[in-house]
Amino acid sequence: MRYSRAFIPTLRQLPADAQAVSHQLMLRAGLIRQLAAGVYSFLPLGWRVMQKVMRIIREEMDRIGAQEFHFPALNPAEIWQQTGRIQTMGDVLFHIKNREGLVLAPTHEEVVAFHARQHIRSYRELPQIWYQIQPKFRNEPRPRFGVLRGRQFTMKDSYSLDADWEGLDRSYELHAQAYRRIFTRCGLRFFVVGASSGAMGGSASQEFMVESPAGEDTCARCSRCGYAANVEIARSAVEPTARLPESAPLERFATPGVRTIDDLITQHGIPEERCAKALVYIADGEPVLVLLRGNDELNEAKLQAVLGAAALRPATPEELRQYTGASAGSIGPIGLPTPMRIIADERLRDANELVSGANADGYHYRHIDLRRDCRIDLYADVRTVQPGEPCPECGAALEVVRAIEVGHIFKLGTKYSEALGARFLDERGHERPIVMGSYGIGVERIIAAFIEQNHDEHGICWIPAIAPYHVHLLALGIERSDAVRQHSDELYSSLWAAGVEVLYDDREESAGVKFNDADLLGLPLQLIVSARGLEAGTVELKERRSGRRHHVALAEAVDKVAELLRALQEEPWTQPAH
RNA sequence: CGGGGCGUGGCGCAGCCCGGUAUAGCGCGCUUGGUUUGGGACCAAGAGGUCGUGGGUUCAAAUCCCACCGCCCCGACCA
Repeated sequence: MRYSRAFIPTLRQLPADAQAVSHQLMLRAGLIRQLAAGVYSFLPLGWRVMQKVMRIIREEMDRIGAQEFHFPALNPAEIWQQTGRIQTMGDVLFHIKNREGLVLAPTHEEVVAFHARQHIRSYRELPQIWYQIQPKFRNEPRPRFGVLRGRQFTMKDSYSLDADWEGLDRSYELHAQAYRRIFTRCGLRFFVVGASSGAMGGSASQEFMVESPAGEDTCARCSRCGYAANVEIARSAVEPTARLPESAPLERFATPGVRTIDDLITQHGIPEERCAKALVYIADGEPVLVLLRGNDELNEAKLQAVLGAAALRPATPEELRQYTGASAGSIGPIGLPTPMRIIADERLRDANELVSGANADGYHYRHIDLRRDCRIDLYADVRTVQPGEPCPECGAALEVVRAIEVGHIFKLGTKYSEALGARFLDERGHERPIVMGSYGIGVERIIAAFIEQNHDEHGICWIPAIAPYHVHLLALGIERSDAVRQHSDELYSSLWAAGVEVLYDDREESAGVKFNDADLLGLPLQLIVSARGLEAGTVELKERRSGRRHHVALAEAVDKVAELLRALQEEPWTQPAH
């Protein structure tokens, strides 16, 4: 491509609305432009990157025997009603207004189960892996960080259909391997975490994470043994609350003005580990009391999973008063006027000598014995892991990092096949639901995550595998040197002939402008042709990432480019961290 | 959804609080001419704006008021 004819609108200034580095650079390098909140157009350069990433995905999916489909984004609402997700997805699902009964698909489990029901009859037709790369629509309440969280985005989604759980395990493992290869080939340093299945349902799931400050997920990770988990499910080996040998009689006492656990600690000298913090949540319309130790932080995702609730939210101040008779700060498990389920964090199991609210403003109870004084319906791990807590596997200190979720694999089970009637006959002639898995990759997120990890103050640093072009050919002073023009033109042709993708800066621009644009776009190699070099019979090769420069004879330039590209693709940092 | 901020040539901003400068400025970019030429050149002359939209107040609105639209940020854990 000749730069003089290319549509590559680079920006010198930082776009005001871009927060994340990847977002800024994608705008500045002319990869994308915003059309609306969370909706982006890919410009030619950005689309070339998308296509390269999608090609890698296709190759690796095909390698595990997956078959590519193309499912419609427009879906009949009926199949979404059959699985109940028209409710559980709520506002995230786009509904078509002027044609009742159509929605825009945010994912395709329903469609896959629909077609499986149409045609899969026998165990002999299983297993199957179906995939597609296609736009997804999600009415995100808050799109963010450019292409990292959009309302329309491109997803590689695949679905495995198996006759039994052992088959699902195999399909799942095939995907895990394919995903490792995909992200590795895309140059990402990633790690894999155990994750919550959330609204998808199912038994197990893992996320592929790229550490980045722009990430919206938080993960706990052990650097010693490799334990890693999304905080939504992460555990730690914090010490439990010790049960003291004696429980003194329950006693109500006045605590005027106490609003927080810290108030209890500072004003009444209660040790933090003897405080039981009570929260009220509304789970599918029913109030639930949650007890946590001291200043432990509730993890709503864990609580939701434990309750099996479709909807979970904190109670409003009005509901607090209605259900407990008190306001925040004076709530506790003793003497609740409204009967409700009480979930206590595992850390409080069978604890005694606790202090908690008395469900009357300005009063607390002390000497609470959870065995003696109240009925705990369930002990469960519902707290949020904090940095520095001991790893549940090996006891080393956990780190907690922000990360971008680039892929997620789920063992779904039979939720969708049962809802849509996707059944088959097994070897004995019994009808059984197909066992499904579902597996997603956010294509744009791969690109944004890559840029987050591979940039410097001048711009992006691509690797050959996903760079929009391999080589940036800079003809310096092309407008006043016939030699520069002629040799640059020849290099341009011979590089393409050698299978090298070249962006040829043939513009009549100053050297500085060309250098800066080249660094911003970040193609892995820059080939610099100048009158000065040609006098000595050489051209210059610059590796974008390292800044290494090579002066090579004009006649050897094409071979040297090919050699350097091979080396750049194989540098060790393209291997995953774990 | 709650809170905050912003909307002024292509981009980044000033002007608004406290209405009135007869042609709404600045930097970058763009056009033309000249000079320059290996890290975002210089000089000169130009082009380009319904001041988000609608309504209102006023002799007079980019500026004040109301509504709407759009975009960005924080939040939607700590009782």
